[in-house]
Amino acid sequence: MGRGLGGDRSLRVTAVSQISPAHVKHDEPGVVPLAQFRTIEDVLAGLRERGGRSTPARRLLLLTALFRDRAHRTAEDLADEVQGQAPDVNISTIYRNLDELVRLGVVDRAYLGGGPAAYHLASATHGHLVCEQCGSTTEVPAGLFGDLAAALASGYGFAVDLHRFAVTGRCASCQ
Amino acid sequence: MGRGLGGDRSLRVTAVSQISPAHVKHDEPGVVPLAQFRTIEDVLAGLRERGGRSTPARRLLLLTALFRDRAHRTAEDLADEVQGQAPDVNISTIYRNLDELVRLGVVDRAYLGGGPAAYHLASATHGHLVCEQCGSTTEVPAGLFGDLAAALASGYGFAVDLHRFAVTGRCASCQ
DNA sequence: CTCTATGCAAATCTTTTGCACGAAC
DNA sequence: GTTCGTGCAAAAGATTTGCATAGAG
Repeated sequence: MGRGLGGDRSLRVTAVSQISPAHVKHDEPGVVPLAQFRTIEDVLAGLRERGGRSTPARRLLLLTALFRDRAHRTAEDLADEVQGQAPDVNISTIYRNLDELVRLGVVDRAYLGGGPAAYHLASATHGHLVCEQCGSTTEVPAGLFGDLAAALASGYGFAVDLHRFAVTGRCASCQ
Repeated sequence: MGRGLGGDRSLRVTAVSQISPAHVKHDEPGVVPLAQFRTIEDVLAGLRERGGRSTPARRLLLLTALFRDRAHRTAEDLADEVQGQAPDVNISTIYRNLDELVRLGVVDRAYLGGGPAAYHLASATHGHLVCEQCGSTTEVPAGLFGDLAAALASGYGFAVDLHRFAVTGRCASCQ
């Protein structure tokens, strides 16, 4: 869908990587014990068990882009990074691999509101706050969502998945 | 951006209107006292104060589509409804008006995760739960988010806007 | 050798925009 | 008579898909 060039959209997209370092630390022991994949070899092994194969594009995506840090990146960001080392890796390959990695639980995809999806290594330890004015994204510890998750679980049988959504609102500097 | 025809996407989109009636009621007195616009005339008056005008397309969008019920609809759904009465109202007009109404606080836009945005009358009284498996959407009272909102406000100076995001996870029937 | 992954190009869908014209105030 | 709203067509961005081929096991 053409999330066109809309002014605030571009803003928001750009801002996906503007994660305020202050709260990026993970102080809580995530509710969901994911992160069964600690190393790149783990991931590739997981792929192989599924009948998948270990290709240069995959190694690059994992090594260069995803495992480098915990930043949130769009598919395009990741493509740029990978293409820095292998110029002819196509973005469709990036998308296909990201889908697979999300399915495997290695990577989380978050829809931060209108813009492109943000991908990052699954770490099960934070939620996202997105400012609807300046577009900045802040990571906060998962523990903050514990009560809400419990309430939704008992009241509605709903199991919250912290990684796949963002809390929208207005950040401190924009109020 | 072409959120292509991806299988689960279509699912998700379709499901935007599958709101389980059970929890759609508003039992909590929303935190943010919006809903200053109760009638269509109120809205049109608000528009006029801003130097805006009252056009057939606007009246139809408000009357036929938005004010009919509190369901969540995509821009396309709304266009279809309006076009049922006025076949040549263009979807770009729908988008432009929705933008304006969102700006005015009459309508809320929620990004339910990858698919098209969902619009509904601002009522400041519920949050959204979206199942990542079946795509169903459930409305829950705003009160459930009170503690989280308070924590984010005091801890990060972040003012949560309940209407513009959805909590993702797995619904009762899909666990 | 078989089956998966990739590149490329094209399609898809959602949303935005430019422009000329018609309508509201 | 201005200024705003609209229709139409086209652009744009994000993501997906079909197909032929290269590459992993």
